[in-house]
Amino acid sequence: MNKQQLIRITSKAKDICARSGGRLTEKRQRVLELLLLSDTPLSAYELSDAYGRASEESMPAMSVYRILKFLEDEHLVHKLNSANKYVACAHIARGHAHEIPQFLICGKCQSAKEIAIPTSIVDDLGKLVGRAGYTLMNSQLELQCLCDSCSMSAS
Amino acid sequence: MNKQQLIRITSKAKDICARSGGRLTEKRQRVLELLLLSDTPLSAYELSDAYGRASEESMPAMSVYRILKFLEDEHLVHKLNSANKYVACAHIARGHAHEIPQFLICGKCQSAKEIAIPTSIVDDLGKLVGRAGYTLMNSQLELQCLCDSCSMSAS
DNA sequence: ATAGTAATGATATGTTGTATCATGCGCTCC
DNA sequence: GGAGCGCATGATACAACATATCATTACTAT
Repeated sequence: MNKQQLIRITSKAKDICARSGGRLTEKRQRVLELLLLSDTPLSAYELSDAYGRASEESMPAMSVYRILKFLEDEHLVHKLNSANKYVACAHIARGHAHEIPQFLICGKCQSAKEIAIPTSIVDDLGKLVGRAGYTLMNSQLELQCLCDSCSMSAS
Repeated sequence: MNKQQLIRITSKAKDICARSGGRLTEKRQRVLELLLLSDTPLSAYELSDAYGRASEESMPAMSVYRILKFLEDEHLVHKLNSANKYVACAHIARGHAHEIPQFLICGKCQSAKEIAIPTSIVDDLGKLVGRAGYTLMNSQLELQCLCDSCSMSAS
């Protein structure tokens, strides 16, 4: 992620917030940037630390949680429940379809990749769930994987 | 779950442990029973409380975690990462195939149902993951749903 | 300028989970 | 049957993740 991209994305993010009546304040923007720039998902406390390191000014964990909640509500950030960590949404720049996000998480380097799952698979899942007496509401899948670069490097 | 079933399942569980060199001690068995008898997944601390209520004798949370780890290693219990709670495996009584468990979790009553996902869907997912540059290691899906009885009762 | 609302700070506390060292309990081997 | 061994549990401390609540600051609109 270069500076150019970062500017483009945060500008887009500002639009998204404005459209819903929210405001991407400077602190919120910085938290989002920290996530955009990170190679791996970060916990709220890691974000608090990173914020302090990046800006000579600290942000209490409480504020980080509040900001994360705001960013999640705006669909700019997702929470990985299996790791209690947060990632920037991968689709802010382009239209930003509000699909349910799906993640591939590398068990070795902890990188997380947000992917789209074809409607067909989701439909199949939905039918299966229906036969079991449930209705699918919302399924963020978090698949434990190994990424190719980790799988090539020494085991 | 009636008493008869409970006895049958715990007896089977004992076999499973024995086969792997472990021992289903009385405390371990009681924790497993608490999960088998519960309508909903329970947290470690809820189990600690329930244990105290059920037996005049308390079990520290630390021990609950240790016991849960043992039971998970024996595939007698699964952890729901999205809720940080634990459920008894639904397949102890019958052959107990060590498949990766999948769960439907009702967002209203919190009930969790363990289901089998057809190989075809898993294969499709695996291919998708492969195309994204990852290898699927292990995927316990936790699908957020609404169960039929909740969906029928007042919204 | 002022009142109202949104955002953040500060502090406390709740919940989930791990580390570590001590104690107890059952087993085997002689 | 007692000595030694390993597994199971107890006890205590603390780390990591998260929320509740009330005070303060900053923005916004009239």
